[in-house]
Amino acid sequence: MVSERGLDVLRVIVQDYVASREPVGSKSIVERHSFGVSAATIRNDMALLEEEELIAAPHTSSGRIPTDKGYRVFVDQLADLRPLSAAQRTAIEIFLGSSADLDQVLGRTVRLLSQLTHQVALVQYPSLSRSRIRHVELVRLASTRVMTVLITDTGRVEQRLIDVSAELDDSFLGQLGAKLNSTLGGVGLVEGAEKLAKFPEQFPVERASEVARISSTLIEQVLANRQDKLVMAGTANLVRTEEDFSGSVFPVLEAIEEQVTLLRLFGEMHPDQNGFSVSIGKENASFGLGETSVLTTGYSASGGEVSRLGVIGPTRMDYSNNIAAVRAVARYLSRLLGED
Amino acid sequence: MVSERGLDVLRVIVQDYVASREPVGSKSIVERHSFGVSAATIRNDMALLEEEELIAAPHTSSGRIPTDKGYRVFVDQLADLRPLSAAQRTAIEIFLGSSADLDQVLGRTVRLLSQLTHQVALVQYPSLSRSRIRHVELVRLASTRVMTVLITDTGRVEQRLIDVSAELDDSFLGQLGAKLNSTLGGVGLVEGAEKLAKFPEQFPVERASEVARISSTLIEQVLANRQDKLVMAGTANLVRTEEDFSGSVFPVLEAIEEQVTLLRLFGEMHPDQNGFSVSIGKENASFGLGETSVLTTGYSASGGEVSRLGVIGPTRMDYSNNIAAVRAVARYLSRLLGED
DNA sequence: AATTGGCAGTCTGTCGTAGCGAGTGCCAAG
DNA sequence: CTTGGCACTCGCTACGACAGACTGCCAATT
Repeated sequence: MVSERGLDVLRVIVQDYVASREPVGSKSIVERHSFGVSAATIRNDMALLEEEELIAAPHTSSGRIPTDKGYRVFVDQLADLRPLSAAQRTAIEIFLGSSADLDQVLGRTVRLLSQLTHQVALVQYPSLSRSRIRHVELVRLASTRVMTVLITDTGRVEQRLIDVSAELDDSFLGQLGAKLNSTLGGVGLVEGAEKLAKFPEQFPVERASEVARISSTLIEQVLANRQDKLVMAGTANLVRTEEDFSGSVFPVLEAIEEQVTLLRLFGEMHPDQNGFSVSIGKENASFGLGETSVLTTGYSASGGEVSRLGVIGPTRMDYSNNIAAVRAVARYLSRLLGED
Repeated sequence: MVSERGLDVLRVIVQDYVASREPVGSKSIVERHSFGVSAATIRNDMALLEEEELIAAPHTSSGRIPTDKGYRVFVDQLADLRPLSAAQRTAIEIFLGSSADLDQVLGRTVRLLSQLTHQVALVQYPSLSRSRIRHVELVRLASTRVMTVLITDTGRVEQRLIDVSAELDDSFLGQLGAKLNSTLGGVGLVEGAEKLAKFPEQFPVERASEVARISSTLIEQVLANRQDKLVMAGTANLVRTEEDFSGSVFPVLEAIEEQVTLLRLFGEMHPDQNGFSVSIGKENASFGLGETSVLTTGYSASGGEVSRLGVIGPTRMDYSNNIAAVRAVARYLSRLLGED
């Protein structure tokens, strides 16, 4: 069994290795930390830790580095979540302070998070499942091309381009738009979709196909519970930490650029009771991200919808700081998007 | 003066160097290409090219590589713009074929472009300067938080969050919204801004401050000639071509992630009569991109507005292929966004 | 005047070897 | 349970030598 001191040793191994990127040996531990015992004693503890697969030696005779399992124990039991520094807090205030476009707010948020953590930051767009339809607009772009815009009371705006077979004149579109709005205004999304399905019946048969085309697009827009968009920032940080990856960073970056992958990853996270989740190393292997750790937490936009934000970086990262930053930014973003 | 054959030599040097990333020597030139002369003759030509600073030797006794100036001459005079392969053409059709959200169209476009060129691809959002106001919507998100949505007839949707000091009830917002729409519908952007400026006067004095807040936000939205957003894809390609950069790719990636930089860069391009522009190496030095080349061209969304798209990558890139791809994608996107 | 073959000189990249330093594992003693 | 000592293993670096590639120049040739 690993002793109390053994866990302390694990902690300093994680901390020192994260700081220096060098395997840490028994001697440097007793030098840098006051354990009050000799290097040989630490060596015995390290032997136990190695048996438990919490640390490993990259080469027969070198210092030890934490394994994925070691990081896991560190995160679950040993990391002291020191709060953010005053400077970091004011950075959050300043960066997210002023009001703006939703796109802008999320854009700033993700850049801020990447700067606070020096990792790749991700923010998922708020979902709109529980919101209500506010307004529908049909915009004719060309003779047979129409854009539909859907606005919900949670502030989500969704637009889509469609081609209609026949030409549509503005006056007909205007009528259709007015009718759509009177039918759908204030209606919930699911109910709205039902009403849309019956919509074409109300029109003369020669118009039915165009109306059907438009309403089916709107149904898509309404039902597409679009948590499927996310913004990213700080991919440069991945290059900075290149040495932490055994091969090239290339496949890692490729996986991260594939939004579908990330959304699946977000979906398969197992948040604790605070909505926070940490996924370490091989736990992400199926996503091609076996050498990275992912820290995410939920945030709530107005309406109580929960989306996620977080960071992704090499397993060798500063968990204490990054967890604190992710939490703080999520808290602030929730407040800003008016969860009230 | 550089002879005719000298320019041919320059061409094969560029081509071979781009293909192999290795300095190319006189011997390998006569081996791989049928010049009908001996290596010594090629050497004489190379000496001239070196005098003109079109090529340079990385080390005293190694083959030559093209200089920025050499690439410039190559692009301007020597590159044969072979059209895209059939496979590439069908890729464009398939990828951009189906109709969708503007965000989605641009997202796909940028990913497509990055796949065709194996470089970082950029697409600037269409501007809305010449368009007309289609619809304005005010959405109350919380008691004192309002979102304004502006829709133009070119299909651009712009949203913004604002805090108003006093509480606003829905009925008042509804009135205000109706009035805004009747005043602004169909009006051009500049004119719209003028009308908005006079708007607060029409309301009772106790409402004036909130109305002023809202209308000034709308003015911002209307006038912000927002070509200031762009999407990017394929940053992983930068890592793949890491060896082409003298130092780390890190600063390059950092510069590319800074959208402001790129927008300035786009702004300072000098397009030829076809709207195309190539900027090579040191020509971009002021943006921190002195080791990259930028290929861009304009594309037009409905309404004749011109925005830009292009790729950015190491100076050692396949100009012929990439120029063709950028052109083809721009042409296709213009068609798709209904420039008609 | 342009081209060619030959030759000396220069530089890079690689390979093998040796030596250094860090660190472990084990053991016997405290 | 802890400690100091000791032999052993490995990775890293420096060094030197060598092979390979290429240029630059010159004198001869067409």
